Order: sequence, then C-alpha cells, then structure tokens
Amino acid sequence: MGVTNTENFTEDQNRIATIIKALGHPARVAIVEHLMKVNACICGDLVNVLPLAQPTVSQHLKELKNAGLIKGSVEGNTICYCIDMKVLTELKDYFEGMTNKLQKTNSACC
Amino acid sequence: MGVTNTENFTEDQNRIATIIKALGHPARVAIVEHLMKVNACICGDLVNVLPLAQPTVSQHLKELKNAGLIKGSVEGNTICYCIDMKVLTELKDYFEGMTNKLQKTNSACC
DNA sequence: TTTGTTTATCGTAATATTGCAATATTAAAT
DNA sequence: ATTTAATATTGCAATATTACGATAAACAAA
Repeated sequence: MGVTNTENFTEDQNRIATIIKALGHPARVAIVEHLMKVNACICGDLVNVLPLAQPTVSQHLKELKNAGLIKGSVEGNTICYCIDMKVLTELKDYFEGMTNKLQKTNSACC
Repeated sequence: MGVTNTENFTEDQNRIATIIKALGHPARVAIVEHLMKVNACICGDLVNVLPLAQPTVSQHLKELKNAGLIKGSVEGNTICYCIDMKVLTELKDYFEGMTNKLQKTNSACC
C-alpha cells in the first residue's frame, strides 16, 4: 500500500500530523530556522543557503507553504518567503498542552 | 533517489527532523494522544484502540520508540508503553524557543 | 525584442513508507 | 508439555517521498 489510512482518525489528528510531517525533514527545518535567523522575508538567496539544487528547494518550500508554515508573496521577479506565525503557534500550543498535562499528573509507571 | 540528504545539515537539524518526523503520521499522533489520555502505561489494549491491524500498530510503536517519544518495558507476556517526557519536552522547548524569538522581533514583511 | 535572472513545473530514478497476512517469539496458564 | 494470549518480525505490494536535470514561466533590464 503506502497510502496513509486517514479516514479512521479524527480531523484534528490528521491536521496536526500533516503540519508536523511538513517539518519532518532536515531541509525544511533548515529553511524555517533560516527564516527565523534572518527574521525577515527572504527574497531569493535561499537556494544559496541550502545544500540542495534549486528545484529541490522549490519543492520543499511548496510543502512548507501547503502546510501553512510559511507564506510567500511575489515581489517583482522574485518571491519572498516568511514564517507564518499562526501555524507555528498552533504547533507550540499543541506540545505545550501535552507537556502541561503530563507534568500535572505524573504517571508512576515505566 | 528518495534518500534524504542528511550529510549537509547540522546534527541538530537532523535530530529534530527525525523526532518530528516520527510524529508526522495520524496513527502515531493517535498513539501518543491515547497514552496521554489514559495517563498511564498501556499494557496491551492499544491494538483495540486503533483502526489498524496488529502488525501495523507494532510498527508504529517501534518508530515512536526509536525516536524516543515513548518507552516500553516488558511486563509478563505483555509490553507496557508510556510517553517519554524527555523528548516530548525537547520538542516543546524547540517550538517555544521559535515562537518566543519571533514574537520579540516581529518582522514587518508579508 | 532579446537577454538575463529567478522561481516553478515536469519527468524520472531511487529509496522510503504504509499496511497487512502469515509466521515467529515469548511467557503465562492449564 | 501443551495451549493460549500478546507482541514482534518477515515478506510483499502499493504508494509516497526525495532529489535533480531539463524546461517553462514571469519579469526586469538592456
């Protein structure tokens, strides 16, 4: 098969898994971290920063964009990319919620 | 190809991507969420909770274990699984660090 | 209009992932 | 010792992902 069984999970579970999956690759982690570091939109220049060919970078950017982790806007003959706080905050909240709940009621097993 | 180019990214980037990737599937999200909900080790019973065959569940558990997100310990003829706070906290810290840095210096673009 | 620059898309090859049936393994229970 | 119950492993088929060369598209500059 190779196809993920999404039907039998909740919408929330599928949504969070999709977002998380988009960050599950070192190139996409590197892209987001670079956008963070320069703390601005990147117009061009991204291909030079990454150890990958231009089409590959373009593909990774597309995946991050689909997941809503970054947004891009056309600016002349280049496209500017920046981090989309909204989805990133959603991820942060998800993991905060988890660890908060776990710390409160520390299970005594394992 | 299909093989991820890990050599040219930092160790940290590869590490965080590997952990994140392990959660990038609804079944594995569901497993972690279930372990959270029951707030205890699960000995058996996990197969009944998930809409997947036993070997598939076993495989997903293995991946979560490899990533350090859960830990398992043999308990008679069953194996008990629980969440490993350490790596989950690492994830939380990663996203907290990101959003904190972004909120401080809000880039004015896009 | 032609040229150069930048990003996207197409096509393709190689590898990875997902899922399950069949089988193996392990240990408790009879 | 045999049976039962729970989990892991193997083997396989189908699909997804990763990467890149070639090419297209969009636009600025000459």
